[in-house]
Amino acid sequence: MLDVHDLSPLVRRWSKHSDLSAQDRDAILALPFTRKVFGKDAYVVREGQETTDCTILLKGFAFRQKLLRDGGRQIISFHIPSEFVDLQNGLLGVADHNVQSLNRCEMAIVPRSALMDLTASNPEIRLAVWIDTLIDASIFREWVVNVGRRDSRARIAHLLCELVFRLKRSGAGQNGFFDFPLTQEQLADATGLTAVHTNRTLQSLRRDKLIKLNSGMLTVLDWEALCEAGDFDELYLHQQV
Amino acid sequence: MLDVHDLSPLVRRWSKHSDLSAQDRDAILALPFTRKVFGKDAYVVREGQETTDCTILLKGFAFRQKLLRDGGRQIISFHIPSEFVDLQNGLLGVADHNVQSLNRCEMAIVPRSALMDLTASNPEIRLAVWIDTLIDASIFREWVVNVGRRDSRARIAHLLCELVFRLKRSGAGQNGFFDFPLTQEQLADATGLTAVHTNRTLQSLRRDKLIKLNSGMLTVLDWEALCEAGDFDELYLHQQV
DNA sequence: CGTTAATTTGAGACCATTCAATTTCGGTGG
DNA sequence: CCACCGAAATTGAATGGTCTCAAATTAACG
Repeated sequence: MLDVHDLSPLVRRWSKHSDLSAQDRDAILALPFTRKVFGKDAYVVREGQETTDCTILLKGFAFRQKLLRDGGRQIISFHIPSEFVDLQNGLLGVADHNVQSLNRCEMAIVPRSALMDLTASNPEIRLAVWIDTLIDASIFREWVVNVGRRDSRARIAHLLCELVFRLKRSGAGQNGFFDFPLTQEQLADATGLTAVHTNRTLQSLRRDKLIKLNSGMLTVLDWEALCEAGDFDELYLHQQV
Repeated sequence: MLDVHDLSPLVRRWSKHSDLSAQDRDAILALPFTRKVFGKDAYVVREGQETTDCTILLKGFAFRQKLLRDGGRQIISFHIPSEFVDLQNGLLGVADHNVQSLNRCEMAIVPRSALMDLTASNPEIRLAVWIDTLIDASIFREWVVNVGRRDSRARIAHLLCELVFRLKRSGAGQNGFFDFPLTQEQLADATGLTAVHTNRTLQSLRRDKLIKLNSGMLTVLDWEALCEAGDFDELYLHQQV
């Protein structure tokens, strides 16, 4: 696939939940940004760091995480192209979590001031940005539930449901067949399990013919059963059309 | 304590992270609202419900929660007076979680339209509201970490640290002595543990002289040790002065 | 002062972890 | 194109933290 060189993915995504005029779209595309390519596992932002930019993922996968004193790691969210991976940190001024690339990524780095100016003068865009941060928050809430109250099988299934749902919505994949570069260790760190147990849990989902997962490709064999297994209800993603 | 009849708690809180002028304050106090009293365990908003208002907690404690298909409950956040308990739901239009009172509560119910008008015309206030939702999100992220990667002792300790920190900051309590009406079952539902195990964990914290907790009152006996036990770092609360 | 809610205690079962070893996969260089 | 290498995935067995189920005790409240 070709590299991405403008902010059109962002426009496309916001157009789904907000009513942007042609001028709005042009204004977004006119945002100043620096394009930057990250290798695998590179740090985009570090916890504690003062931030002056907001980062948009144009291509590749990324994730947010926090490290514990004892060395443990908790992944807090995954991100797919067209998403702001660092709006929350950017707006608050001091990063409260780490943002890392998962594979080779292309990012657009927008100065916070430029984004703030745009949202100050344009209510429609302001609302779109705000809604983005609110949907982020809703996803975090669901993750608290996932990690707090579901058993390993439901946790993994739920996470897969969420990612597949978002990938589908962004136009990625076809016939339930997706690029899925997450390692089992990353799945484990996102669900609060160990890599070993994640492995066994995935095997059980495969055995029951809910999914196929290998070589970085995920196939959903039985979407309904997967949702059932994961106690998945898409409401929290606020993507109803 | 006397009942609260205006939005001054909100003004007081926002003034801590935002630079509000006298006009800004007056504009906030001029927001139209309905005052409503809730008994213990009353539902303020239900998941799935369409929302037209934003609710501010004036007095008492409240919490957000989600119910699982299997009957389990996960508490997602606790709220103390002056906080928006329902800004996220209110802005998104459809509630993705339940909001419940914990004890007798007084709430101010502000029509979403009034809040949106105010933020549309006043950039300073808009930023204050936005920052509020972003700090909420940061707290959710930390809860994912708490529930996902810490053992029972650290989970409980961390939750206590967060609540004490926020209570202190809002001016409640003195000498590490706080009104603390949460039941062990609620603590359990917030940490992803069972009530039984929460009980044993609290006993261990008491035995080690970190806290005293009974009759709805919490005393912090050793703040540093409690933070240590809970792996607590206040950064995520974004309250640095 | 009775009644219900909340806390506490005990014992056994189980889900997930830990630790270690093995196999497979993906990429690289000869 | 195959040999090699490190990363990722897989397997096994033993341990352990937390849960479950029940019963007993204590606190809260009208």
